[in-house]
Amino acid sequence: MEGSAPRRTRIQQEKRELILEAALEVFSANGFRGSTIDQIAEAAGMSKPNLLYYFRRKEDIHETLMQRLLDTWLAPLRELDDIGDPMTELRSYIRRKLEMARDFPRESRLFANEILQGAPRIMPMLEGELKTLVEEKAAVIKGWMRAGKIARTDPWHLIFSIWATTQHYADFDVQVRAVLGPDRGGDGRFEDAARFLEQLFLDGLKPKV
Amino acid sequence: MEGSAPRRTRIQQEKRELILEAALEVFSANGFRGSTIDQIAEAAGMSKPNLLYYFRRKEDIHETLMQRLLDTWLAPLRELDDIGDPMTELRSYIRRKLEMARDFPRESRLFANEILQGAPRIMPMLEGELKTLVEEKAAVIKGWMRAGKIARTDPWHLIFSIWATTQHYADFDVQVRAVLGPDRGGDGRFEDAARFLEQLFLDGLKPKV
DNA sequence: CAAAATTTTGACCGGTTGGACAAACGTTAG
DNA sequence: CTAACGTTTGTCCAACCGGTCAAAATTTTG
Repeated sequence: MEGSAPRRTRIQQEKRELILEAALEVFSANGFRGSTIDQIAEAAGMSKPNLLYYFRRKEDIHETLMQRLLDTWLAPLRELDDIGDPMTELRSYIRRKLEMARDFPRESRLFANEILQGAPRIMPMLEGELKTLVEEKAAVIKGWMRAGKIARTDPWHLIFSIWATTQHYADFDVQVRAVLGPDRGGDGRFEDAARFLEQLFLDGLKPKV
Repeated sequence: MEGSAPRRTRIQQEKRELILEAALEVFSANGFRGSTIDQIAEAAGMSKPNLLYYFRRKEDIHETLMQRLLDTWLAPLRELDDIGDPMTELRSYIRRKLEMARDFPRESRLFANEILQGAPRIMPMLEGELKTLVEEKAAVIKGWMRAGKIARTDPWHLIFSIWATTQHYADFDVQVRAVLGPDRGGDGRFEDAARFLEQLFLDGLKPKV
């Protein structure tokens, strides 16, 4: 009975949340090796030994954070459904992904950091759960192509391109803002991006005749 | 006289190259803070004090690497020219960027690491040189739009989308290969990507009537 | 060859980091 | 109140890390 989930007091639940929030901030900005327990502890407003009372090892924090992330991270793709107009479905998938880049940039950067370092801690998940999910959705997209609802292309690379273009606004945010400058790079940049991406994925760049 | 470029012996030139090559390997895989001088020294086949004879500080290696990177990194965009057919120009820019992701993935990851950490060491260059270059090219693209050669959109976000989609194949390579699997993820994946991106940027996804 | 200059090495140092631990402190239930 | 349990803190440690230094080994030059 009650095998996996350890019983927790009220304080433990609260403090663990506090630590995870602080760790997300620190890890996403400095990477795993670039972050110290002291930094996380300070950001969480407690001493290092106190933090280590709630998470025995630095890796445990990162692992917990990563597990939580993955669920919410794939939610938009999971929602991509066969019901409804294909073009509308894709458009709203892009919009959802872009909203995640806007609202959860730290999560995006945490994920990017992990992949950049070769995904040492989540490789099984990529080859298992993620691969399966993408295969499933690629099949749906192929169906749309066969039905003549969208142009024929490679569904896998289509998904990659949506990931790349949307996550770019979280992962490369510093560069985006630097290049756009103070005026163009304000809060409106996400709406500009949404408009551009919609047009790109719909009509491409060829001029209308 | 002879102000900036220090005179170097044959051995110094060779060994410095060796170190930079090793450092590119290590830094791009682990980030700056995640890499140790010992790792780089071992990868370069020498002892740590010996390495420090050629580069006095760890940061010097990273800085030298970064300076070299930036020149080659922006070369494809610099080549984007007003002469020739606009659609062809864009297509070959995309192709060149994708070839760089294929042939220089470590350079791409080094850059991505730097931006992810908030670009602490190259911020001035982003706000200066890069911003100016992009503004210049955005003006060229705007000209094409005014002339009706390509569809009207935001030139800045167009450039971002090209960067994002192409660099994705270097920075997220592990994920790409994991999702595509052994068969689809072989050497042919870059040609598949090239075909897909060409179609995306030309025609988008709307079905042809 | 021999002196001068360059390159390589081993030993060492101070600061940081992840983590252990016992003692002190606070809370809660009988 | 008090015993039991949960929480917090100060102290400490061993490993690691960036970097120094003097001496030894090697290469270059006259």
